[in-house]
Amino acid sequence: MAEPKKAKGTLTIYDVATRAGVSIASVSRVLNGLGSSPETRERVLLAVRELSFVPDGAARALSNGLKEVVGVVFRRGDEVPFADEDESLLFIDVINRGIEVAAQRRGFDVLMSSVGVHEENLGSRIAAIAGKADGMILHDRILSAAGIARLADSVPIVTLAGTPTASSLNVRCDNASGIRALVRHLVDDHGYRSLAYLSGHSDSPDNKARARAFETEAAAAGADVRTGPAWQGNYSAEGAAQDIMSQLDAGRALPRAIVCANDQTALGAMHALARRGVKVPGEVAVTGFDDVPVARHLHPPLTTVHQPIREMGATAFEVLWSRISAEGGEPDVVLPVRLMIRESCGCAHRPTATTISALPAGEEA
Amino acid sequence: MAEPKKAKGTLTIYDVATRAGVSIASVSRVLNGLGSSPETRERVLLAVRELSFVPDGAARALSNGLKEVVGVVFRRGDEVPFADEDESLLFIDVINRGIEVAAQRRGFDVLMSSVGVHEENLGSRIAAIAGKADGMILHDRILSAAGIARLADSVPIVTLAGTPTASSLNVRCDNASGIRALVRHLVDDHGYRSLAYLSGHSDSPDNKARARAFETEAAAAGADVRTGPAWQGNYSAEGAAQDIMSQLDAGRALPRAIVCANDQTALGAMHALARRGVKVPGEVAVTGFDDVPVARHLHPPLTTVHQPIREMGATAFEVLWSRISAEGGEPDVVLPVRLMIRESCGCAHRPTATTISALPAGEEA
DNA sequence: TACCGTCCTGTAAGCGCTTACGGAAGCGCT
DNA sequence: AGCGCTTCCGTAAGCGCTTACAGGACGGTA
Repeated sequence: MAEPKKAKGTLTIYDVATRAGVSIASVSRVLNGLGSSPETRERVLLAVRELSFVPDGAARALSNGLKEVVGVVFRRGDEVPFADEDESLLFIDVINRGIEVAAQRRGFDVLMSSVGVHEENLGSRIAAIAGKADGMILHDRILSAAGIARLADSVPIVTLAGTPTASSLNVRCDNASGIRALVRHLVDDHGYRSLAYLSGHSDSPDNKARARAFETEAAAAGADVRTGPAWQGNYSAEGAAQDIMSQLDAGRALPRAIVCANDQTALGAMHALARRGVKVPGEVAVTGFDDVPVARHLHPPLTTVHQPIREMGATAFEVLWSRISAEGGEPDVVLPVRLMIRESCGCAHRPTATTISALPAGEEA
Repeated sequence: MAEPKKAKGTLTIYDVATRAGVSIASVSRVLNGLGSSPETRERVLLAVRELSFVPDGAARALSNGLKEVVGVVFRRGDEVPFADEDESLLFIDVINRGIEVAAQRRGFDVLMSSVGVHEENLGSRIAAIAGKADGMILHDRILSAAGIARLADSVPIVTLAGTPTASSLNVRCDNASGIRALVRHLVDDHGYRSLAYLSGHSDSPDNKARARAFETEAAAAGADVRTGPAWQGNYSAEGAAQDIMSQLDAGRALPRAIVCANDQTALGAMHALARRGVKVPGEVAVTGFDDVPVARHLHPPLTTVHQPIREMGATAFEVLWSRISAEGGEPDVVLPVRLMIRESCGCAHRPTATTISALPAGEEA
């Protein structure tokens, strides 16, 4: 009767050592590619293969102080359970994939965790993840500055599209340049005199930066700027559509051009305008921000600002990694954006891209 | 001069114990909600808060044999670097989100890892993940049966849309019922006499099951079935479009209805047909499988088989969890599907859904 | 032959936690 | 007062690895 090694017994390095007739230290050395004679090496590898041994990550991590895991936290779209899912997955997921690919290159794996908008015990959820990781990447609007500060003395933190703090790093794109180029194009090239910024979440740093740049630049260009609560959106197509609808219903005149906080917003705005028979860009021009893949397939194709989404994720990881491995890490990486002139601004069919800023990007994906 | 506790020193349970004036055992007990006097409890929690202590996951895992991490491996679309990304993200990501939500309910986190199509050292990559997790969920076409068997004696495994093995569990949807209902609808309700199945990857168990069910049911219904290499697709819109194009170019007559392996394929087929001026469903009916969100927005809206995508993910986790925590776990969970009759089959505008099978689903998301 | 340097190996300590075990303290009872 | 019971606590072992350290084998040199 072949007796099972140790019943439910998990295979350990001791089993491998016994089978190979060497000490556990030798097994460990072989597994980690440190010095060992070819002879020993062979015997260990054979034993590992025969037993199909997989070293325990927790024990490794405990022993050498590196889990090779990075936690990523992002917001789950609780608000919209099923609708629109096609699009809403996009932006965050592309970033996440960028993170993942970069992490793999360093032998790290990624602990993905989404949180609901009003999660009951956000703090402990995130702390639990932090305990399982060597560092964290936090998407937009996950934790307050205070929350970040608290977490930061447990693990290194990189925020995405946030603001760097004394204890955390940040990666974002060059919102100001993008908006400036856009406004200049609308005012200088097209001669539009009245503009509005249809905003995103008011607590989003990206949105704030875009709004500020918009106001500054539009004022500098001498354009008439429409503002007020009517232009408060929330990054969603839904919200934007409702905004536009209610303004139209109220009989208010629209500006000549609407600069939307992101592509989703632009999409919603264009839908609403189309539904009401307002011609885009003939009567009202509309622009986006992000350049998600669908942007170019809209009718008319959306003029927008291209963000290197995948690279943002990859860069976030690289920055975090350099902090983890060497206490280094650029505190505030700004990635360049590109104005994508298509047709929703009023331009004729003319596929082109203009590079606006070229600050040093952390790494290319 | 305020001396820093221990320089780079990570905070441990000892620091908390010292600060609270209790033993580490008491700290541990409080942290895990075991018996302790209110007095002790308060002091410990206070110390934890003051130090913003986060227990080390690796040490916990090592000590109590549970990492509370599940690994998920899926295929990255290397083939299509940027195109089409909007859609291709969809299916897998929805499943993953289902997994994640279910995992959170049990205090687990998810280690997400994508692999390239021809990854150099797939085995070791996956082994590394296995070492960091309590169990693994593998998407379609990740590992061979042998690979699964080898991995399975390290950690419990659940495959998605695969086949259960002696050592692994599986979650899939009821392909056969879905295809049967579809074929019956096309033949019985519409009276189509010639059908073809535009297949997916030939090594996908889902595809094989669908193909088999299609042939069986179509034969049983006495329909004329077109087969051959011309009908070999690969789940992508691209592939499907090319298939159709080349058949048309070769002057071959199309069947009255094309049953596509998935919605993507149907989408590609419909595009190609439209491009060639073939009317859908007037001349050729087209159906899909999956019911991704865009399906209902196609022109004409796509008749397809609805899979509970999110639930598949959630169920996969639940099955895995019951294996991890109790050696239980249903070996082959089959989730019910629903025929979604829309218009691409030839039906008039008539929004309706028919439940086909109602096998026990693991859990609702 | 004696000695030193190099290379490989095994022994054992320790990573930060959980938990079995036994002791101490408090209670109610005889 | 003495007993047993319960409740809480601290001590220490151990989870599966990595790695500092020291010992052994070997080869080359004086």
